[in-house]
Amino acid sequence: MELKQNIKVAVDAIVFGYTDNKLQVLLIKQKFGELKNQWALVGGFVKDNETLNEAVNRELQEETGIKVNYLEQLYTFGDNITRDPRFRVISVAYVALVNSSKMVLKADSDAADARWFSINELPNVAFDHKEILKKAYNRLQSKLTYQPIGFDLIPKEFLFSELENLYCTILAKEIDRRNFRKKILSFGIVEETEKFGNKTKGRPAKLYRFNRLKYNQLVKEGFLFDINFA
Amino acid sequence: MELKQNIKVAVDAIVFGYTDNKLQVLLIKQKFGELKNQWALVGGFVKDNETLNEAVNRELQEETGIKVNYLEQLYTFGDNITRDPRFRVISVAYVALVNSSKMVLKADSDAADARWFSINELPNVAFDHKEILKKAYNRLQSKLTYQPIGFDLIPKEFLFSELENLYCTILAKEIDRRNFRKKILSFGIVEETEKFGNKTKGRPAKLYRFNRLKYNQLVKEGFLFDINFA
DNA sequence: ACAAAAGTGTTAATCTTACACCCATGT
DNA sequence: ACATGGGTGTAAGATTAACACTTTTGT
Repeated sequence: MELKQNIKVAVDAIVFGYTDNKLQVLLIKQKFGELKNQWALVGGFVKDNETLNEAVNRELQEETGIKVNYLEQLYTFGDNITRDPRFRVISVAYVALVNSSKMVLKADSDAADARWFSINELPNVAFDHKEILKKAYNRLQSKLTYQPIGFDLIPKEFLFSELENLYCTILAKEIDRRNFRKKILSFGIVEETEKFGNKTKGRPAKLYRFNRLKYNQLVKEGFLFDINFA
Repeated sequence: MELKQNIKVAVDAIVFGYTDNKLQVLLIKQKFGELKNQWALVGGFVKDNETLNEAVNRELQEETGIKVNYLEQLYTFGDNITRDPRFRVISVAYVALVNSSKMVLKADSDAADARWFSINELPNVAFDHKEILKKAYNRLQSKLTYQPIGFDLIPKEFLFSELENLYCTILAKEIDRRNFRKKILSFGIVEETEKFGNKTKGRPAKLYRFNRLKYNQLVKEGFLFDINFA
């Protein structure tokens, strides 16, 4: 079979972080090409001999140098034939979660600049990246309720209030503090440590830890993580 | 930017049907090439000037002539570089649902043969299609519980017992008949018709209809479809 | 009259929601 | 002593789960 096909394959990553009680997205400023100086998602073309996964990880490494806690394929954008003005490109988009609190972004790299933007204060972005971002945010919101991915956005040891805030912020709703704690603890996958967070105000708060092993074990026994409040 | 990339983009469709209380999958027998006579998913290469969606619909038309009720992108398979022995291909897979009960498959077409297979009695399939089928089945199972897609697998007017059986079969569990009916009816999206099904045995059963308009309206008001039994 | 599938209600148990006061620390 | 955020329990309401007999038809 002779096959003349001229479609290029790219990957893009929507990298979410969580800092100062805000959901953040990592964008880079294009260094080259027609779209120079526009903000865009981390991404690039897939090499002939690398998997899609390898491609995203490579781009993440090259453009930002960050280490992600979670990576999941989101969707493949290929219904807008002219989404890239240069030639036909389909993009396989991935959602990545990182603990951004202490993350240092590489200053020098393939990208001219890399910055965190609050999800509510996004700049104009290149291509169809606005649409991709929207889809990614929706996915994050829904997945948060049935998979323990919130833990991938905060430090290994965290305050209950941080976790609670994360849920309130990302799901954009109020959650009763007592009910939230009760439910999370009832799962038995979050455990108290001996340490305390260094708050400046109020009663010192214990640090907690997500026990992923326990979670995986419970999942095998049929456990379903589910956080959903009115 | 010079871009030498030699990756081909294909689409594949996992077409589900439901007949005789069994979940079925449509496979075609390859007519050409190295993989001649192997069973495989409906699919093919994307043309330069068609969207991914158009590509799947075209392939469905060309290879089977069926009309689908539901089509949804599933996942893009591109982590196995040698999934196609000929050259590097990434495949964007779609799940399609059809009402197969009265469907006539085209005999002549691009495919040598097209047949329904029960999900539990699948033949060997080409490429990584076994993996794709598994993922599709998982998606179908989970989506069935939170989207009203079961209706896309049965006739417009159906018996409650058919719907119930569909859920039991696809989710592979027993569901209490009374509780099931109660819950579905409580949503107010399924309505009784005046007609009766033509059963040969037992008390005649009323036909019901899914009111999609009502459903869409309720969704706007925040309604969440959810069927989940112990 | 009997076989076969349709249709139907109630109760106990569980889960969810709503809600307010005391505690431990720093200033 | 006060301001700040942390920590905790209970009761009412809603939802889910379990369960069996009657109805309508064809044979």
